[in-house]
Amino acid sequence: MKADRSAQIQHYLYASGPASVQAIAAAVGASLATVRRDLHLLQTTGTILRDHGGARIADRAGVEVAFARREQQNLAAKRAIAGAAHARLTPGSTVFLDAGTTTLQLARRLRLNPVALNLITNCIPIALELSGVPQITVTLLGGRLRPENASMVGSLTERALNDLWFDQVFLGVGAVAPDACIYSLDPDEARANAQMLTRASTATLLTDASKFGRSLTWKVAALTAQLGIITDAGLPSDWRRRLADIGCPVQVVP
Amino acid sequence: MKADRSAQIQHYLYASGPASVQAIAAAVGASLATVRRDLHLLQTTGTILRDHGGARIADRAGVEVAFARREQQNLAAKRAIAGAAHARLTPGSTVFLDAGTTTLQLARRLRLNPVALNLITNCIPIALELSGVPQITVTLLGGRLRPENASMVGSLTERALNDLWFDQVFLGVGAVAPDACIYSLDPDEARANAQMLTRASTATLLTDASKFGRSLTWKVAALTAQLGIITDAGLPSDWRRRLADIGCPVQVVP
DNA sequence: CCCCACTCAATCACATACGCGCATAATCCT
DNA sequence: AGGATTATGCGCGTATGTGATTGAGTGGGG
Repeated sequence: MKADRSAQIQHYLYASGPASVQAIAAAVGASLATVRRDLHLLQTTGTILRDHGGARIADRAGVEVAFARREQQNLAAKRAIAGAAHARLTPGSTVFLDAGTTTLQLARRLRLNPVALNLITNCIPIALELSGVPQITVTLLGGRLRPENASMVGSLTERALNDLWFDQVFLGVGAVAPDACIYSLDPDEARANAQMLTRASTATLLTDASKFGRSLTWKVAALTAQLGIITDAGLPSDWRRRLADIGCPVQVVP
Repeated sequence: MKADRSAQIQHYLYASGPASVQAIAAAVGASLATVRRDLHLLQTTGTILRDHGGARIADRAGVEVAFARREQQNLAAKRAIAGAAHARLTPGSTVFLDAGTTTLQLARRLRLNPVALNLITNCIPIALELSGVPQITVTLLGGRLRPENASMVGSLTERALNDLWFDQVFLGVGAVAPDACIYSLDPDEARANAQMLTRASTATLLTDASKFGRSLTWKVAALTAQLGIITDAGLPSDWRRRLADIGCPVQVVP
C-alpha cells in the first residue's frame, strides 16, 4: 500500500539520515521508479528534502516523525491505559489532558467514542484531534511552543493554569524514578506539570510500565496517595509494593 | 447491520492502523464492495482517509484540509503581500501574526528566510510552521479552538493579549466592507482582532484585493490613518481614493 | 574540456483496485 | 402478510499504481 510505504520511507530517512534512492528502495522493497515517485510526492508536501541521488528528512518533519515513532512504542499498553482512563471520564466535567503520547491515545479514543466534556490541554496534536468533535469544547493553553512534543510551556502557560480549575487532570509522564518522584525531560514542562497537579480535584497518571525506574533531569512532583495511576501489567512487583506502601490507587490494565 | 459494521471498521482501523480493503473485509466479514461503500461513507464524514488499496483513521486532517484549500485562493497575491510584509520585519522585535492564510504565507516566507524575532500568534498552523526555526521563539496564545481556521479565540485569548505588547501586529482580515470597517465571520475572532489592534505600536493589514467591498457579520474596527495596509494591484481605483482620503498608508504589490 | 557513470523524468505494459449497474436478500412499515 | 425500501453481493469497464525501459540531463574525474 502506498501510504504505508511513504511512512516506511519517512521512518527510514529519520532513522538512517540521508540515504540514496537505491538504499531506500532496498529498505522498503520497491522499485527505483516507485521510490522516486514517492520521494517526489513527499518533497512537494515538504516532509523531505531531495538532492542528487538521495533524500533526507526535512528538519521540521523530523520532530513529527520522532513523535509518531514514540507514539508507536508500547502502543498496545498505551491504548489499554487510554481505555481505562476513558472509562473514568464523567460527562459534563472539565478535564485537562497533559501533552504526551498516552494522553494522545486517550484523545483518539475520545474522538471515536465522544463524551460531553469541557476539555483543556497544552498539546497541539490533542487539540487538533478533538477539534470539531461534537459535545467537546476544546481549549488550548497558550505559551511557548516546545517542538519536541508540540506542547505549550512557559510563564504564559503557568499563568493561565492559575486561573483554571479542573475536575480531572490526566498527566502523561516522562519517568517515575526510583525515589518515587515523577521526572521530566524539560524544565519548563516539569514546572507546568507540577502546577497542573495543584489545579485539579483528582489527578491521574497515565504511564506504561516502561517508565518506572527510569530517570530524567527535572523533578515534577512526588507520588502521593492523592495521585491515581493507570499502568499496564508490565509493572514489576517491587514497584507494586512501593506504590501500595505510598498509598497510590493503582489500576493495572492487561 | 450497517451502523454496527461501520463502528467495527473504525475500531479495526484504530487498532491496526492503515489496512487494505481486503483485510478490512476479512475482519468484518463482508464483501469488498460493501466495505468500499462503507469506507466511502466514512470518508465523506471525515472519520477516515482513503488511498488506493486501503484506508486509515483520519488524524487531525479535518482542519488542515479545509485550511489548505483556502490557502490556494489568490495564492500569488498572498505570496506577494507576504513578501512585502517580510521586508518590514525588524530583527529583534516582537511581532504578532493573526490567524489567516495570508499571514501563514508570511510565516512560510519567514521559515525560508529567518529573521530574529519574538513571534506570537493565535494560529496553530503558523506556530507549527515556525517551530524549530532558529532565531525565532514562537509563542502561541491560548483559548478556545476555532476549528475553521485552527485559531484560538475567547476570553483566555483576550486576557493573554491584555498582558502583551507588540512592536508590530499583522492582521489577516475577512472583509473590508463599504463602510470602511474591517469585518470578521466569527464574533469571538472579531473581538480578539479588535484587541490585537490596541496592543501594538504599529498595525498592518495583510489582505488581497478580493476582500475589499465584501461584507461579513461582525465588525472588528474602522480603518484609520494609523492602520497600514498591504494589498495587491487588484485594488479598485475607488477604494484607492477612499483609503487615501482616510489617510491609510497603503502599499500595493504587483 | 570531454567523457563516463549515474540519476532523473517520460512512456508503455501489466496488474490491481475502484465505482457503477443490476439482481437478490434482508428489513421495515402499514 | 405483502409491498416497498434499503442493504448486500457479483460482474464489468475504467482508473490508478507499479515496474521495466529509454532518452535526456547532471555531476565528477581524467
